[in-house]
Amino acid sequence: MLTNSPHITEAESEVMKLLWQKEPLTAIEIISKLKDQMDWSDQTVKTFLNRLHKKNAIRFEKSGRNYLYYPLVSYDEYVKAANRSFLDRIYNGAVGMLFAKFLEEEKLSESEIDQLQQLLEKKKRGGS
Amino acid sequence: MLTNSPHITEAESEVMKLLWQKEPLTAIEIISKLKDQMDWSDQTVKTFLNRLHKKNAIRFEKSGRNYLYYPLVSYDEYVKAANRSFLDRIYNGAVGMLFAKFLEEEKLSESEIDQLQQLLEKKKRGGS
DNA sequence: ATATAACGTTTACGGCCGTAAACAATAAGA
DNA sequence: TCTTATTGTTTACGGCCGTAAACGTTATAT
Repeated sequence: MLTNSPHITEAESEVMKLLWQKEPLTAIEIISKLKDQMDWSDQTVKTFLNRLHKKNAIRFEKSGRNYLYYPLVSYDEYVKAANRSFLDRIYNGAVGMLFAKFLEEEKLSESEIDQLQQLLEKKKRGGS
Repeated sequence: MLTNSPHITEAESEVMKLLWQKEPLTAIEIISKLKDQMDWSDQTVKTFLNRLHKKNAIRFEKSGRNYLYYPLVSYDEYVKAANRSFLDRIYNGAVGMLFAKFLEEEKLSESEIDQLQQLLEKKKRGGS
């Protein structure tokens, strides 16, 4: 298992999010979608594609005049890496603390709470 | 209530952590403690003190030849800001998702789980 | 064959960050 | 009063990040 996902910056993650939704995408698709959402110039997006490629977060293959882009880093890897780094950075690795703080600060709906309780119950038994 | 805590970088947070433990501290204290833990030169620490001061995260007052440093941003504010920004950045604000992911990835001890369950129960009743 | 469109690559640039040297001010001690 | 230690301020510099222009390459359409 690859344990070292490359660092994906916030701007770059906007590109990745598209690829996680649908894969592969062509450059035009990526560029035009991002131009809507993010108001970035074509060149900006190209830079991100290039950087993501250099750090092995995506790959592309040519098919005719179209290039098809694929993610090499999965959404799960990305979130996992972000989680770990945040947990270490802010909570020194103490998950319990993190939960406590978020519970203290954020509003949770009744049903969200129920869901969490179920997760915890499951965790108590065989939970990995 | 101040809702805009300034952005404190990781290196700067090492200075803040000391001040959150004990307040006030003199520059020598800060510098020497950090020289142990972080292997930073005096000048580096001074830069951080300066930047933190400029962004109103700390203040200092002179007493004789000593300067006493005080935090202006509390640990709670810092964590809160970090939480929000992480939650928005990675989970688009969805706390439920965040919890689910962390539960999925991190090992929790039996007692940690119990604690969380109690917190959730409390939350279900009057918990704001 | 040639122009053009679609795409990748190189270069740039200001801002923030980690790291630190050099400079300035001032209070305490000699 | 003059030196020195203590502390603050200014400047610097390379790296990453967001933003983008300019340049190069190649496949299709004419």
